[in-house]
Amino acid sequence: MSTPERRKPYPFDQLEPKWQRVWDERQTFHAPNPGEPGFDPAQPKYYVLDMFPYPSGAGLHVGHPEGYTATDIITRYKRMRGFNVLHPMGWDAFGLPAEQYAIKTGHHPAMTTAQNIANFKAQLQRIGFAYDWQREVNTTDPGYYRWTQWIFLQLYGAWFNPATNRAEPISTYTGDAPDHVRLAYVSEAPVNWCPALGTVLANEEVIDGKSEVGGHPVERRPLRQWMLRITAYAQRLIDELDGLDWPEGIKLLQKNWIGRSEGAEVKFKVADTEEMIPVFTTRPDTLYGATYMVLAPEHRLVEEIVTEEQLAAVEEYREKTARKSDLERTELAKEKSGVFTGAFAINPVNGERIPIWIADYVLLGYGTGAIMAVPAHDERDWEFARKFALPIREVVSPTPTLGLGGGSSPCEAEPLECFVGEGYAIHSGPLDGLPTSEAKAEITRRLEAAGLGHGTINFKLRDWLFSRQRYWGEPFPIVWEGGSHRALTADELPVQAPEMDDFKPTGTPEPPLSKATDWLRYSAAATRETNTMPQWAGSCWYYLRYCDPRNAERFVGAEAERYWMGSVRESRSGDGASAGQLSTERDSRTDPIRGGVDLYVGGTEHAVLHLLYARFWHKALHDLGHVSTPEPFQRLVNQGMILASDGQKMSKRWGNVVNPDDVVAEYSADALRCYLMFMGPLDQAKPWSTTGVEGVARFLARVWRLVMEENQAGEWIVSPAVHDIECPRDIAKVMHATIKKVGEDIEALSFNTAIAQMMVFTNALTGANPRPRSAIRALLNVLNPFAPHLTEELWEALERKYSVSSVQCSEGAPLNTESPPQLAHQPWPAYDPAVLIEDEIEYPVQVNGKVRDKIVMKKDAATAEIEAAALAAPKVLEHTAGRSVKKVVVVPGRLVNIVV
RNA sequence: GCCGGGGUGGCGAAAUGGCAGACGCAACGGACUUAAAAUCCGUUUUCGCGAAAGCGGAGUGCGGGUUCGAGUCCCGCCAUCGGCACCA
Repeated sequence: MSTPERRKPYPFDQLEPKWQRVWDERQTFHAPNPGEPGFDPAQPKYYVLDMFPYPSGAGLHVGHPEGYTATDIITRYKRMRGFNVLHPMGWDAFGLPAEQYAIKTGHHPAMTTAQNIANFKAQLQRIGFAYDWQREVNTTDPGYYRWTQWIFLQLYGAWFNPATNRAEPISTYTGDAPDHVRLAYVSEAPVNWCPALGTVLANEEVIDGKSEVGGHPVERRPLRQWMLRITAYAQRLIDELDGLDWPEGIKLLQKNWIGRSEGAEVKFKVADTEEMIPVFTTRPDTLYGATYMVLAPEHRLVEEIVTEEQLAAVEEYREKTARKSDLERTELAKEKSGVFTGAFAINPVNGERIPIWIADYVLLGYGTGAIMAVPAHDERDWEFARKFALPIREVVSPTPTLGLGGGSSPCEAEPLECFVGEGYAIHSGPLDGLPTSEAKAEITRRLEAAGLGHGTINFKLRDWLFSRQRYWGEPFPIVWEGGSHRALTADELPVQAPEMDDFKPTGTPEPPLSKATDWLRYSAAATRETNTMPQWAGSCWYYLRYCDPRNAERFVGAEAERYWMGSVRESRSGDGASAGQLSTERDSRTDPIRGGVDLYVGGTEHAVLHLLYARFWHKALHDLGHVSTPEPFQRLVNQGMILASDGQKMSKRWGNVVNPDDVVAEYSADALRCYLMFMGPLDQAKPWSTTGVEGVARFLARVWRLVMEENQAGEWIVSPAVHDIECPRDIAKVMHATIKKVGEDIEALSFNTAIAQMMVFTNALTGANPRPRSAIRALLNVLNPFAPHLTEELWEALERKYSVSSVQCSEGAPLNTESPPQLAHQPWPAYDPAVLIEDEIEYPVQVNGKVRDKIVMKKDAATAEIEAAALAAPKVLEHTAGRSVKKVVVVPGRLVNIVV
């Protein structure tokens, strides 16, 4: 379906490519590093980062440019404000889709990846983003991933010293098992194996028992895998969120994912043996109510304690559980299942024999893989106890009075419902009467004294499963010899994967690289590690590489890192008043600025994956002295999702995806940018509307026609209505108000209201004839970050006409000779607060909260004067007639409220 | 079940505790045009009375509260979207 070519309201199809060419040829948005030509050390830095895209075959969709436009506006604005702005873009190009597509088509992933990148880049450039393309990075480039491998070696060569609470070189470790403490280590634990994808996955990549990519079932099986010890940083990853300027919701998401819980480990002796089974509980105060114990089916002690009679049943249950995928295990979550082992444990506080069961509601991976069950005060234990008729003993009362008479005799009657809240201990010997928090502390003290337990903290966070059985990823810089692993040296990097024709998954956990027999052999005795790193590896540090992308000696040069990631405090007085003006609103924040990326914009979907992994790597690098700040991203903003016009998610399935290329072709890149920002608040989900784009396109066309008009020959010339005249007062007022508001709104990321204000200004100018050139210039200045092509073109046209020194410039003249200065290099305009002060103020006058009349008063009228005038207003008299005035509230500069 | 974000016209949305609905879309009316498109100028929360100017009432998911004054603050609900979900 071809829509008939619409007549363009202005020639954006020519001027947009023109300005994109100019920016590229003149490298307008290149940000030099310290020490490089053109670098100005007097200016403060500002680092604005986008989450770099995975260059898929489908190309850009409108969700991408939403966040990118926001950061682009900030970039252009901060430049006009005199900052050295770092605003880079790159490609997160390793990953499953590229490889799967390659397998399907038989083309090498490097080829399709290069094509996709070229396509993405062209699409981004058509929208006119002010990226410094000299800093482009690509995670699949050996010059890049060589340093990803290098960082891995730093992790491999480090351990987390609990005494100093930070990572240190493995050389400071004095124990005898260094391979058990490294930040990168090998583990044989059960992992998430996805047969359909032919790879293992991290916990974060498994959703409801299915792979995040493709939705294939995932099962547990034990495999030898590389792990990263992110759990060592669990506490710091929680604590150090505090100083970050992130949305509270995202912080909470991370905290919940890390899942800290305080409690105690309690040791139970297995009856008639010497075995001790430790359990973790957050409610040690309920120890007297433990009526049975449950082990995870995979728990190693099950085999040792199971009795002859129960052996068959236990074996059967364990096999059944092992066969179950995580998906099935979760689906059956409602119905509890389990088997008695025949063994008993001794409750350390009262010597009671309690039965030991196995059940799959207890997870091997959390705590000790064993629990004490307190059915009266835990929903899950309650359900289980009811199903298998196990005793239920109440030991916490919601009210203090009930507990006192109970003494320490066990309660005979079972409670009618499960109570999980806090209260007062009952039937709990020495704890009786204590409120829950004190009971916890008391029992923990007693257990510690008796050597039967201790207070402890558990985290839900697991170590990061870091290897994948794929071809299209970073190879590990590791070789194996005689069953043990060894790091390659830094000068052996990058380790590149061999060219292979057949890189299909083997269908077994054996990685595809194991088929490259020549490559595999490192030396006569040593062979290479054949796993590759997950896609997240490259994105864990790309923001650091941007600072110094061509450095061949280091992953990032020290000086570049200190400058761009440093903690130079940004001046917050950017409220639009010129520098000389008195600014009373200095930044009064007292919390320390910790440095890093000044603004990071991206989607919420990375709340617990990329953003957690990157923080972990950054902290490790910081501990080891490679980066200067403890956190990578000081300020984070999530853009909301762009929905289809029907309010649904955009998806190929529904055929409701909007392609930015189409919007650019039909309405212009500037219209796309402005519409994306005008739709609503940045962080909110909002539906796409084609008529909405048209409205914004109309606004831009109105701006065009403020400056340009068509002559008889059909050429666009500067409108004769534009004159070098003094601004009339009404125009001056809206001009200064616009400069103020747009500046403030950009700082606050309220782009929608900034655009609304510029529309107001434009509407005011549309009705004006003659039109003051100074007002037009101000409009172009403030609109430039939003609609850079249009404003550059109009600025140039005006400068050509009015600049005294300008030589006659013909159409075909080369761009870089005698061309007027670019708008992009103009400073942000100043506003004059004095113009905004009104001489007279119109006061609404309310009677009992309802507006009844208005009065106009001088701006410095005394309160008594205002009150008198308000009481004398005609409508007010009508509404107060026959009633006595009880009170008059005068809010100077605002309103008057009369209470009768 | 737990945690989080938002519920404001026909629609997207604005509103430091101070005139609810800025700005835009859609709709309607008018100007220009042979005509259409484009453009420009109006009207547009809703109900009642009025020919009209206007007058009066109601109104920010629901129910309470604080306040001279609440979309905004507090308490209790209701739907809705997103995240987590046997984590002991």
